[in-house]
Amino acid sequence: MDGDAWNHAVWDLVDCIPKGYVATYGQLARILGYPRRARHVGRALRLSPEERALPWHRVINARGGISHEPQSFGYIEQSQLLREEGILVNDKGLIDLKRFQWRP
DNA sequence: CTGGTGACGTCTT
DNA sequence: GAAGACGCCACCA
Repeated sequence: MDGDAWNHAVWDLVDCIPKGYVATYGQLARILGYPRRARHVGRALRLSPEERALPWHRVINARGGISHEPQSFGYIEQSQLLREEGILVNDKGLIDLKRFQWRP
């Protein structure tokens, strides 16, 4: 699995996350068969082309949180996109995984 | 070649 | 909970 194949595998998988649900970096890495490569999922998202129009905002960390500096552009944008599709994000940027995590 | 760096995760104190 | 240590590995200066 080289870098390019990995990126495309991640992007294809992120496309599968339904509206109104979230998945964690580690969860996606596990599904792809590489359980300890959560960081690489994040890297693939960072490198994803804009025209791919991925629902990247549906990917959060294992604590149910947004993995960006609070008050950063990415943080604001992600929390807003999530709320727009009905996902509750509290004031700390946390989401209840029990309620909103995607279970394929 | 080497060390630092991440849109991360798990275990131990 | 919080904080630290460690694992992981592509990428880059």
